[in-house]
Amino acid sequence: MPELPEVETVVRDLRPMLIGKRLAAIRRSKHQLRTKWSNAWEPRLIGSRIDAIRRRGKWILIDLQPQGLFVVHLGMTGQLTVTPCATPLENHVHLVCDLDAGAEQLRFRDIRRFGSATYHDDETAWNSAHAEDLGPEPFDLTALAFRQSLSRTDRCVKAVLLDQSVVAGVGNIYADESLFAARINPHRLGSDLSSGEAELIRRAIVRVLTRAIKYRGSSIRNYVGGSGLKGKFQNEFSVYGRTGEPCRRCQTKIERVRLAGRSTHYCPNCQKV
DNA sequence: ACAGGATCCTGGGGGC
DNA sequence: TGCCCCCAGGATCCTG
Repeated sequence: MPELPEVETVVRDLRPMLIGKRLAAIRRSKHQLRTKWSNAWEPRLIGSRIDAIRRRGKWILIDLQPQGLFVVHLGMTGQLTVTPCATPLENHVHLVCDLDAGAEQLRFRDIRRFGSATYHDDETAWNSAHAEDLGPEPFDLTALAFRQSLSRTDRCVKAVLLDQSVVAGVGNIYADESLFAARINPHRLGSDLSSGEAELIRRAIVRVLTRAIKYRGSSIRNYVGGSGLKGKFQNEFSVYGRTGEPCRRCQTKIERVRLAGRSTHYCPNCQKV
């Protein structure tokens, strides 16, 4: 579910509620998340103080004092919120951290359990736990690097945008929305795009993501921000989820195809092959 | 080496 | 109402 704008919204929401708080106690559901929980983490986590909370791609990084990194990925249906302890526990809550000096707790709810929560001694340890390196943030991606990533692959451009090692944080919604904004057909092969077209796409990604963050992300099913509030960008979609509806630019019906294993939405007139 | 498909889960919606 | 099938914002492992 959550792509860069949603994760960024969660992080911004949580920051004022979490910074300086101490993790007092941790409780877990009987289910494992995508990554197996280690009991050895608990003495590290309990008693530590939250120093900072930041986003890297779709990952949420919580820096701890005196040391350590608590890393959360929301997967498809993850919700990371600060909630009053008095609020009854929702179903599918897999992790609860009591926060001292307050009547609130950090809750991780994840219906499909594709998300993960892990502890690492430092950022280096977290980095090395990943097989593939995360690519640059979209806002730091240079025209040259992006052009090269496209030119040396035979995958379609939609697949390239979903590749987290090319650019971190873009998912299915914002890949489709960015390609529409750039007026590039998602079937086009990376190696077939000109540098001018690559630059149109890169700028469209930055523009679309920036706008989506302003709207607090997109809530289609399960996504909520760090305080439980939904996003509003789903009302602004040009193509995602608009199959059969008229293109906002030319009235042509939006089409849906399957690309790179994901449903892909585009306007066949605005985004010609 | 690389591209594509299957897989991990639960729940909602449509068709019958 | 119920059942069955398909679909869903992601990452990773396996195969050809």
